[in-house]
Amino acid sequence: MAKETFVEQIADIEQDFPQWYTDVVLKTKLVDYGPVKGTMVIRPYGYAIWENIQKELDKRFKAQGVENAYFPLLIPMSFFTKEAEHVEGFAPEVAVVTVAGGEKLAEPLAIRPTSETIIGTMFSKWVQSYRELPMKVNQWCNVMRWEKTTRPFLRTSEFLWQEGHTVHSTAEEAEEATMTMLGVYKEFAENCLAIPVITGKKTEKEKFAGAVATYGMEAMMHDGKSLQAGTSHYLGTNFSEAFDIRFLDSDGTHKTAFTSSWGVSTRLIGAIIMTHGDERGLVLPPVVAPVQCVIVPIAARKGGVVEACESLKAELEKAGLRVAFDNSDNSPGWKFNEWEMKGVPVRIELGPRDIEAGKMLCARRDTLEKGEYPLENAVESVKALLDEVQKNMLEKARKHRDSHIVYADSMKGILDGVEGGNFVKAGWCGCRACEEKIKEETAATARVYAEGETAEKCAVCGEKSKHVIIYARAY
RNA sequence: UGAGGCAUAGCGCAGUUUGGUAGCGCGCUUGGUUAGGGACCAAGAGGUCGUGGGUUCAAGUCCCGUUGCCUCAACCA
Repeated sequence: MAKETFVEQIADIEQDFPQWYTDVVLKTKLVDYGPVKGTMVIRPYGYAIWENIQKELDKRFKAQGVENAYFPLLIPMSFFTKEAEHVEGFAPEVAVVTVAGGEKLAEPLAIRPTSETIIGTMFSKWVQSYRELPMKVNQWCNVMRWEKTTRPFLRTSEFLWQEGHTVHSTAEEAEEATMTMLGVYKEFAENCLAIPVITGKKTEKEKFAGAVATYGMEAMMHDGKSLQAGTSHYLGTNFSEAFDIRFLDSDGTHKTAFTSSWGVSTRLIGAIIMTHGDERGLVLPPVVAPVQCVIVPIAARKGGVVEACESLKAELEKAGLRVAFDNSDNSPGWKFNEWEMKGVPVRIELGPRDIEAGKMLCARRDTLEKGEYPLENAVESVKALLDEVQKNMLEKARKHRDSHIVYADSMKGILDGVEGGNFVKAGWCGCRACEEKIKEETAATARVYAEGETAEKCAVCGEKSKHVIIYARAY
């Protein structure tokens, strides 16, 4: 029976979490494997989550004066070679088109792994005067990176994302934009996805190829591993020099501009699943859930039940809620499990007994609690319940994370910490050798600098500590 | 690229040791009974056994080749 298989797989949650994850993703019909290795076909239910993420982010981008635009999928290889670090970093994972129209191309075309190079090229044409700055554009698109090992949503060869790119007349302003967008991501992750994140600067080793500084937001999955959920890069003049993005300043001289870029991807959907998912399947935060509330009829053939469900659905939809009415002829128990697996935040059970009493039974997905509410104020009750679920999910995730942050002052301490499923804060002398030694011995990487914290000495070499680093094993 | 494994119905698998009518569970279709936590009965549909060759009266099964996929290692903002 399907359920037994599912539960058996769930039982492996601690040992083999990614397998559990993959099974849930496939069973809930979010995606299928794609025909090309490492790609996925996003089904309507999964794509609806993405659309809601887009909607919420676009609102926030607009508030920052960012406009949406679109740039080509294919980028001449020569564009990549203009920024040395960038090409070196991305070369191993770029897919290249060499033949088109039946003929070998004079210049190979890269399928974009990210668009700094093509957008930089366009910025150089667009930017003339300081009056046009800052310039802020964002594009929603697909990118391709030829990864060796892949997992649905977390690492796929092709994925959907948004990449924002800004141009500024001063370094300070570009740096500020980098930090502002990082803040937008953090607020979005916490308020919309109910995922608490730690933001901070990345080490030289972990930074974006071609950036002056990379800032990331790291989320703790419930096995204690970290997922890089978004990044914001301060690019300084690295790309504007390579692509000749210059402007005429108010003092009449030509100056090189400063740029930033920032992005989040469909990996966020993976973050939601791995942060909130439980042994029954998905748990989706109400703000981005494709279906916020499902109505399950009981004894649907009895007179008046279907009609009552339909009128309740209409009432809730009128109030702007995303509602489903499951009138299939599966048994109620089957429906309960099905919709729970799909992560719908609130389920309403409506049967003859309830209709007679003027009540409805609401079950919330996050705690699985059931409660009776009057049918009369259904909209208010459901809305309040959704808000409550959203808040509780964030709190629950935050508590889990905060109770899994530990300090260490030795290599063994770091190893024990990450093996116990924790984020480990430890002092670092700042040298590359110590950072690499930790990765070698513990399989943990430096996720971000812990801002404003200090330590006595480096956990590896014992020299004076310059920074505190948050170490974790990562997806 | 190194090591190991897998390929049989939509999905998951058995059958290969010892060659002899193509099987099971789930799902699907039809009809009926059910319904407050994955219901039940009955009847059905569905197969070039990854692929090419060989051995044999006879190959899913044995032999040789080949292709694809998976796991680990490596690689990976």
